[in-house]
Amino acid sequence: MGIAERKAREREEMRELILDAATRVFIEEGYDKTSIRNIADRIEYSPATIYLYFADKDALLFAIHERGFALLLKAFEPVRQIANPLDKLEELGRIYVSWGMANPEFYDLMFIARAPVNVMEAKSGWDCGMQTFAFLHDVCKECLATGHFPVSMTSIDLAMMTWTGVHGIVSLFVRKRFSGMSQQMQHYIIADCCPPLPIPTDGSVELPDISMRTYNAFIASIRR
Amino acid sequence: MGIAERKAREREEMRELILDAATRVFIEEGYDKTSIRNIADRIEYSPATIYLYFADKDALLFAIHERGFALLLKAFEPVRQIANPLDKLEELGRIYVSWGMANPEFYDLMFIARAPVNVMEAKSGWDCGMQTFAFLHDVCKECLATGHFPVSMTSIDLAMMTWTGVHGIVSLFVRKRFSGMSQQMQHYIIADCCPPLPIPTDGSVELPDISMRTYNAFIASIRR
DNA sequence: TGACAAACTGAACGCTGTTCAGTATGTTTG
DNA sequence: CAAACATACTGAACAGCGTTCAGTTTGTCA
Repeated sequence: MGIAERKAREREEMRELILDAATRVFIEEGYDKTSIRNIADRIEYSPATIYLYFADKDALLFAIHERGFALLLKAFEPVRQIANPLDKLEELGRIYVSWGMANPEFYDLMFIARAPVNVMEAKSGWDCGMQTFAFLHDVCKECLATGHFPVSMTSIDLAMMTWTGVHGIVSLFVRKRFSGMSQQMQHYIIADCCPPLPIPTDGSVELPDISMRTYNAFIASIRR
Repeated sequence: MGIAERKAREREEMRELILDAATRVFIEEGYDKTSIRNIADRIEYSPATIYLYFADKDALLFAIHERGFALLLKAFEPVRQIANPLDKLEELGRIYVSWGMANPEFYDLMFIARAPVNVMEAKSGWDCGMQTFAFLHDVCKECLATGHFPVSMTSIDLAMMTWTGVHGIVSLFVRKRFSGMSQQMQHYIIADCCPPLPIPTDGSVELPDISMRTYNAFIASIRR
């Protein structure tokens, strides 16, 4: 029955075609512009066709969000080469923050947006999220094994603390809670902060990125 | 000119009426159901009327989000009574997390949603956000004065680290990235975590809240 | 009393996600 | 080969959304 196989293959290709177009729209035009009609236009199909391959828009966004996790996990790979567990953890967090800030649309969908949650709850759980957490958790277990942390701390505690820490940094950045501040920061805060943030004498140079500075402080408090 | 004053007062009352209704809709029915038409129905006015008092929906949501900050700041008040700076910081963070989890809709609007950012960028900056940050920052300055932290750390660093830390906890909770996990946690993580989270022998009792557990670990690493 | 301003609304525009009857195409069966 | 069937696809519609605007009503002032 070669025909049935071809049909199945064509069906899968069509799904990929839609998903590719959807991902491109999502990355290039952002969440708001990612509409079924917009995606359908790109592939020159009717909007109704998309519903033959995805249950609804949430399912489509969930599929995009899974692609994001695949990319993030790939970005994590280099840390496997690091021997020292604490260095491993530090680098893992650094990659997480960098990746999130470099891929704000993906990050948003994966860890902030409401849309994928409906699918998570309905059917499949959150395999990709758990898999990523497991990566972090394994590193945390290695860290605990070094005896650097108090015995009362579990690997889950350390993993959760790290995840929430880096997520706090990225999510406030992605949802622009820093940009509103940085304009006013000098008047409200830095003016009476002693010592102030190191402001380069050459005004044209950017301040060291506040997100990475915060991450450094976070890691320092863990390693202390 | 008493008439002009009355008119101004009535105008302000109408604004409050709309804002009250909008806040109620937002809290009771959630973000998705908060539509101009829905709000207009509640106060028995035409949808168009709302646009005589608010520039657009974002401006309305921004006004609601300002109310949220007033509530949060009020919740912070008790920490003023605490003498020890580090205790102060710990309690401030605990209140932040508790408040956020108890008021997820408000928290979402204040620190996650995209809507208020457009208004922030357009006109007013983010006064309420900065004021709240200043509260935290003042506590952090007191903490640094105790000499408990390395001299390389500024009060901004500590404040940012604390804010991003607690925000990470609340925002992952609010956007349901824990609930998807907790179902699977036992299979993927806890099963091979040694020692596991303390699971009460009485199955009916909830696990100690993972968010607060994470916050405790966070604070412990700061105080260490 | 007439002129003016302010408050308010119904209806519309263009957008959204989603559904469904209807068509067209390709495969299978008698 | 022709008829029956399954699959793929679409146009049109529905109900909802934020927003605008001409037009009406109401209240104030000269």
